[in-house]
Amino acid sequence: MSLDAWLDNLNVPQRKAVTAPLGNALILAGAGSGKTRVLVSRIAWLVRHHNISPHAILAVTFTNKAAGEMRERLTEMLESPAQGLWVGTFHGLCHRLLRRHFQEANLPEQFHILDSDDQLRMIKRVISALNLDTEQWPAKQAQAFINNKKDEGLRAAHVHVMSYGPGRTLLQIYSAYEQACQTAGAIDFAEILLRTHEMLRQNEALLAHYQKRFNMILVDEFQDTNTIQYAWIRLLSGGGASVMAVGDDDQSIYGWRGAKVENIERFSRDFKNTQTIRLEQNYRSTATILNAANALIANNKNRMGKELWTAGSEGEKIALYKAFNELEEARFISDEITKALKQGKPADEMAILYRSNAQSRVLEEALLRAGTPYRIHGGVRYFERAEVKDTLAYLRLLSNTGDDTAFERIINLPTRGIGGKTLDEMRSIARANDTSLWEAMTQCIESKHFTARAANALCNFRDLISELKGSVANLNLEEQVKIVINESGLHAHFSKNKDDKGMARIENLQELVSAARQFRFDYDGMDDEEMPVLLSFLGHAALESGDTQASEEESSVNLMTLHAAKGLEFSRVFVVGMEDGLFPSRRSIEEPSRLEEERRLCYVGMTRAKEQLVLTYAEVRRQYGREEYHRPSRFLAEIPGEHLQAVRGSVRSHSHAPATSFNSQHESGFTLGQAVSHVKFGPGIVLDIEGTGAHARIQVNFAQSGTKWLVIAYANLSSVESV
DNA sequence: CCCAAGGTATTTTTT
DNA sequence: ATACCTTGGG
Repeated sequence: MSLDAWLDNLNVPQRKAVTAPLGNALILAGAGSGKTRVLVSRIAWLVRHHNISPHAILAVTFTNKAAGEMRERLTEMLESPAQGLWVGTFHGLCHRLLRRHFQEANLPEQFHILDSDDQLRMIKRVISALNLDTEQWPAKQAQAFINNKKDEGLRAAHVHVMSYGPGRTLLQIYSAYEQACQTAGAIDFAEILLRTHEMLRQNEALLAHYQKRFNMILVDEFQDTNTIQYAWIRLLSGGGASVMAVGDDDQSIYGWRGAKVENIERFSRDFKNTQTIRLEQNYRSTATILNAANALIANNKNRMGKELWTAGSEGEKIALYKAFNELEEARFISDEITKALKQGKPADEMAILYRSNAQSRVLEEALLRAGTPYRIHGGVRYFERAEVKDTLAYLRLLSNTGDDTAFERIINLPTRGIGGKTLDEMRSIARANDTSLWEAMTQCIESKHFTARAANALCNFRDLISELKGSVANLNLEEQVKIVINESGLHAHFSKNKDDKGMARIENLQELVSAARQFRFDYDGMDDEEMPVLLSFLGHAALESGDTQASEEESSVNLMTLHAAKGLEFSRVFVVGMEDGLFPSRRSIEEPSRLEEERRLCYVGMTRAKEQLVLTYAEVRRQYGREEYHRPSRFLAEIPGEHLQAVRGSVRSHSHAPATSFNSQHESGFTLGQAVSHVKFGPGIVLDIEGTGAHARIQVNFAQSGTKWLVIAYANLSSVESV
C-alpha cells in the first residue's frame, strides 16, 4: 500500500499528528486511539516525505514488546527494514551506547548488567560488609532507596539527608554499593540510564555527535517516563532535534515506580513550540464502556483533559455481579466463561483482571475445575529463573573470571564443599587487595591459606572452570551452553529432583540451548556491531524478559493483573475484586494522589474491553487467612448507573454456595448488589447500606440519576428482579 | 551440608 | 493461608 493510501485510512487528528511539521509535538493518545499506528506512520512519513534518513531517527519505548511491534509494523509499511533506524527501549538503547563507549562511561569492556535479583544480592553483601544489622537494615528497603535516587538522577554524592536518622545509613549503603558495582564492573537497570546520561553530559564531542545524528526523536508511553529518562531525552534533543512525545496521562499507573506524569505537562514548557494533538476517537470499545470509563476518570483532578468517543455502537451494559465470597465470585466468572465458550467465543479473547496476584489462585482453581484452558501472565520470567541464571553465571565466569557476581552465584553450585566461612575469608582478602574473588581464590590456593579440605574444594572448582574454558573454546554459542549445562554438573544437580519442579528446571535448561541457537541465528542479522556474540547474548538475557518467545498453542483465557493488561485488548473483560480496600488498594485510599492512580488503573482495566465488561465484587473475602468484609469499590459509584446492570449467576443448588448460612441481608431487607427501583429516580443498584433502624441509609447507583444516599425509611424503594 | 521449625510480611513490577 | 527466609540442631 502506498503511503498516501495509509494516510487516507487515518482520521483527522491522526493525520495531523503524522503529517505535523518538523518541530516538537505532544500527542495525547487515548486508549485504543491508534497510537502505534500513528507512531509508525509518522516515521514512514518522515522518511518518505521529508526525506529524512532512518539513520537520523530514534524511537524509544518502554518494553521490548512495544519496540518489536513498532519495528515489525514499520518494516511492513516501508516494505523493507529501515536500515540505521534506532528503535528500542530506554534501557536497550542506553545499553548499546554504553557498550560502544564503555571507556567514556568509565566501565570495563566486559561490564555486565545486574537484574533486580542480582542487585539485591549485591546490596546484601554490601550491608554485611559494612557490619550493619541485617534485621535493622533490610536489603529490600535499601534497594528501593537506591533505585528511587537513581531514577531521580541522584548519585550517593548528590543525596542530601539529615545527619541523623535512617537516611544516613541508607546513604552509606548506597555509597558502598556504588563502589562495589564499579569494582565489579556491574551496572543495574537504573544505572544503565544514569550512566548514559552522565556520559553524554560529560563528553561534549560524544553528545554533539549523537545530537547531530538524531534529528527526530519519538517517545512512546511518555506518561511513564521518570526523571532520568526525561532528562536523557532533553539532553539528546538539545541540538535542535524534533521530539514527538506520545502518551496518555489517564493511563499513568507506574507512579510508584518513579514515573512522573508531570513530565507530560512539563513537555510543552521545556520543549519549544510544542504542538499538542489529542487522539480521542476510540476504535476498540463500545460507547457504553467508553462513557462509563470517561465518567470514572472525570473524578480525577489535574488532568490534561480528554474524552474518548466512538463511532461504533452502544453495546451491552456493563454487568455488575455481587458474590458472597471470592470462591463464589470465581465460580460465577468461570460459569460465564464456559457459557461464552459454548457460544463459540474464543478463549483468548477473554481476560480476567485483578488488582493483586494473590487473587489469581481461586480463579485458577475454578477454571481448572471447569476444564477451561487459561494462561497466567506475569510471574517469574524465563531469564530470571534460578537455573537459567546459574547457567548464564558459568558462561559469564568463563568469559571473565573477574565477574564476582557470577563467581558468588556458582562457587558452591552444585555444592562442592565451599561454605560461607571460606567464602567470607576470600571476600575480605579480595577487598583488602582490591582484586576479584577469582584472584583472591587463586592466591589462597597458592599461599596455602586454607585447610587441606577447603583448599582441595577450591582447586576442584578452579580446575573445573579452566577445563570448561578449554572445552568451550572455538564452539558456537549454542554448543557452549550445552557443554556448560552438562559439564558444570548443573544438569546432574537439577536431575536429582524428580518432581514437577525438577522436571521443569531441566526443561528450562534445554530451552536455554534453543534460545542460544535462536539468538545465534538472529545475531547475524543484527546491527549490534562488533559486540561479541556471548556478550550480546548475556545482554539480551538481562534486558529481555524472554516471555515473548513462549507462546502456547491452545487458545486460552488470560489472567493477569490490571497493570499487566495495559496495552492489551479483549472482547470480554472481567475486572474482579471491585472492593474498597482491595481495589482501590487499602494502601492507596488515604492519599489522594495514590487514589487517583488507582482510578487510572481502573480506567485502564475498563478500556481493555472491546464488547463486554463485567465487574465483580465479593461481600466477604478470605485474605491473609482472615475473613474480611469490604464495601463495594467506590469506583462502582462513579460509574453512571445507566451503564450498569446487576446480574445474577446461573441458578444452582444452594449446597454449592458455602455462604448460604451467611446472612447477607440488611435488617431493612435490602442486600448489596440488589436491583431496586425508586419512584422518582427509576431503577438502580444497591451499593452500600449504613446504620440501623429509622436512620439506616442506603446508597443506590441509579441508572439515570447517578449515585445517591437515601434514608431507607423515606426512600420507598421497591425490589426489582433483574437478569 | 541438609532439614525442620519458627518468624514475618503480604499492591502493582515495562527494564 | 502462605510463601519466603533465617536459624539451630543433627
